[in-house]
Amino acid sequence: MSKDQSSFFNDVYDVVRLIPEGRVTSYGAIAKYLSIGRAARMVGWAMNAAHGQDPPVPAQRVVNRNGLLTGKHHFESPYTMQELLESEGIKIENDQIINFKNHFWDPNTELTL
DNA sequence: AAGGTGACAGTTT
DNA sequence: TAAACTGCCACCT
Repeated sequence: MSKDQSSFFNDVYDVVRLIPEGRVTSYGAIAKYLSIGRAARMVGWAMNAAHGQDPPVPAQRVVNRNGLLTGKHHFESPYTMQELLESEGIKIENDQIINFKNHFWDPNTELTL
């Protein structure tokens, strides 16, 4: 990944960076916001390249629809994601966000419409 | 150029 | 009820 100016990746990063601190969202919500419909997989794929991005992308705030930290393994350390979220006031147990729905932040609802 | 991949989601068996 | 399958779309080899 050298010169990925792909609007898609950049767009995903932009949305993720808009996630307020202490909030989390799902891949599907981002996908829908990007008009890619159910291609939530692509969001995850985009996050795969989110490492080393500047400004940094709070990928820890992006989890699957179950509130499960599926991508924790992609961080520097499997515990990094959880620690970051806990640092923002989000409680996590067994890699799952507690009261996920309460912390859920939907770009379609919070940003647009 | 074609096929395979991927940090998901929704539907059906 | 839980488990399995398919659909999704862009990126990579």
